[in-house]
Amino acid sequence: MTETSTLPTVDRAGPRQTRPRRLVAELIAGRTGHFTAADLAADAQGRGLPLGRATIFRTLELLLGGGALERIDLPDGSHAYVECAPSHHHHAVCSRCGSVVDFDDAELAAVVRAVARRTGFRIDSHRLELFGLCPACQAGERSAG
Amino acid sequence: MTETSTLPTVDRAGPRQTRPRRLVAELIAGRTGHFTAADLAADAQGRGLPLGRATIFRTLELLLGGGALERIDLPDGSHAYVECAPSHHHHAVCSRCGSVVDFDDAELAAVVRAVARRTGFRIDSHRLELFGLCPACQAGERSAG
DNA sequence: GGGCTACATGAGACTCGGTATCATCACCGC
DNA sequence: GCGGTGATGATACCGAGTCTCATGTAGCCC
Repeated sequence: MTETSTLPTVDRAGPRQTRPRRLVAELIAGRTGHFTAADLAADAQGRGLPLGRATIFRTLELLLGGGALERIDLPDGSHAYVECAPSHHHHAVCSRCGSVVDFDDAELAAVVRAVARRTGFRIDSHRLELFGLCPACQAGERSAG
Repeated sequence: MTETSTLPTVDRAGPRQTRPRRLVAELIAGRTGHFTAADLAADAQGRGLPLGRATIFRTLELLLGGGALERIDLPDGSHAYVECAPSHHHHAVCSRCGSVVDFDDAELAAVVRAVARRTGFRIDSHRLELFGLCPACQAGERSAG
């Protein structure tokens, strides 16, 4: 390994503030509901922004790691990303417009405990996702027939 | 469309019983815990069985449709398949040995109702997956230190 | 049992989300 | 402003899954 004991400028700060990262953050802020990396790439191309695919994936990973973003699994098995608070919570996803709302899992904890007791499993993590129609899309459905 | 009103031999029965499909069923039966399509392909190749990749995917899809199999999303975002009963239920997945146990969602229904009330969403479907250690792997962890 | 036909197969090309590589660029602490 | 290090992006690559199409075969009818 031959490692020097005095690291010159390593570990001085968090991730760098770069133009591409700001662009990705802007694109995400300009979206509503969930989105994929491909969506962001298309947005960037549509707006003529110079943004590599790899950079988009890396920035998404960074945001995932920081908790500002979460990955959700849609019913069809594909992945999408949503902006959210860094605390532990779950998502309800509108299957029509893609909007997402967070909710906490106070009641869910009881379910998890019950399952753990019944199965003998030691539950370390869990994932709950709800799919349906948001209030706006329900209203649209009613008025549209 | 030019469709003939008398379909000659269509719709006479369910899916055919073929050798490749029996092979896939055998491979699945010979597994414990969750598995991927690639696992089955490797099994088949290892046992010198002639089985196309496309056929494996098609047979998995068939079994998914029939409810004999379910797809789960692992914490790392990858997909796997598990054998299970066709009734609605959820899975607890051992993150060490991959074994899976089913549990029903009697208590979960209350959680879903509460979220629907609070968010205004009309919840049509949901997914809950628990990850942790099965009893056997907990015992192994304790005895191994 | 034989023939027939629609369904199933499998090789391989393709798509798509995501990762690895690597030469070049630019942030930012000094 | 300099310098070093982390970031970028073009591109190749990977793995899961789908599509195509010529060929094979299950299984119904006789």
